[in-house]
Amino acid sequence: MRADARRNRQSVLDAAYEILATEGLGVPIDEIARRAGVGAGTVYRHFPTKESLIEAVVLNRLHALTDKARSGIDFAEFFTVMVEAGLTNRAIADVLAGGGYQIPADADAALHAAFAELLQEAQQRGTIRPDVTPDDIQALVIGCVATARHRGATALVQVVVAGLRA
Amino acid sequence: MRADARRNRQSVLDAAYEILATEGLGVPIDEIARRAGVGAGTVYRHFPTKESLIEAVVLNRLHALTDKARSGIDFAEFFTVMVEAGLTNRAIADVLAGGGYQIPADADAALHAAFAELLQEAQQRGTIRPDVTPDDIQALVIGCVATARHRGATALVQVVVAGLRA
DNA sequence: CTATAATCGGAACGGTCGCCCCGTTTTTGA
DNA sequence: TCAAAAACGGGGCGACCGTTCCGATTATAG
Repeated sequence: MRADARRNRQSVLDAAYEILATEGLGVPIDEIARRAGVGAGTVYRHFPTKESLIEAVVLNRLHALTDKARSGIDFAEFFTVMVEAGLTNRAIADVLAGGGYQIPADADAALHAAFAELLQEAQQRGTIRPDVTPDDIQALVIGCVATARHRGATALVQVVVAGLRA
Repeated sequence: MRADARRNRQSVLDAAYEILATEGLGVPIDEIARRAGVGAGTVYRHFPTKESLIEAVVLNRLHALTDKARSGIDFAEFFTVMVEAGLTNRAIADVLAGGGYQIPADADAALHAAFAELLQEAQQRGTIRPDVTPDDIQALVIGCVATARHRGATALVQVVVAGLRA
């Protein structure tokens, strides 16, 4: 791979990460290209479709979240970490909410499984009510991100966490 | 006003109400026109802009909700009514979430005020925690609609309502 | 019944966006 | 250095959508 190609590829990734985080998945490819200092054609040579670029940018964020879930963190803490991730990074919020683009099933499943493990642990310890399922939690995260976006802060997440206690 | 014009106007309103409720604000005007059995030009003669059509359709829904809030209903009950309104009617959910189109400030303010009254009442009676504001409630409604949409039901709203109790 | 004016429908316009094409530039290895 | 190969960039295509335009149609007053 030629040196300039590798350099441009990285520029596109950096620009895409930055803009997708602040603007969400709706941002035009041309804007990412402009920010990266390349033409739109260059973006499409490195990433054959907009979806593939989004995937490349979002995947390691999801992996980082999965790692965080496996780092001995508490369920309630990780819940707020997820909401903060969605609040900080609009692209994350959009993919969690299933907004148009799909993420590889395995990455989604890994995050889901890690989160489910934390939930089950907390339920066995008796700190979280036993009648909520992992899918419920995912839906609540999405809702909390929507809530937090409209208040510009995550303070209200504590209301939901309080409602989750046993 | 000519008879056919009045008839077409009503057809457009009916079709728009139906499609906007199921598809949300993103539906093209052409589709509403087709469903109403008229041309797109006819829609635009009666409603100069897409926003004005949406406004005409959504406004009386919001007024109905405001009336419901003033009908002696309980705060927690009305909270679930609002979420159900957003779940049943995508257009309502979209405007509540501020999705692109704006609603006249007075209708929004009336609903907001009625909801705030219910909240204050419940807080004085000691059933709802005193540290949440009316704006918090609106944000929580939006979040609950997002949650409910991803689970296809409003059962999880009870988690949030539980978290709201004093 | 007919003239007039209101109304109609759908083709057309302008703007946006994802994606492709291709003449031009740049890298690279011999 | 230089020629082949790789990469570049931006104009252009097709699709979608809100909105406008205008020739054809239809309701209604006299």
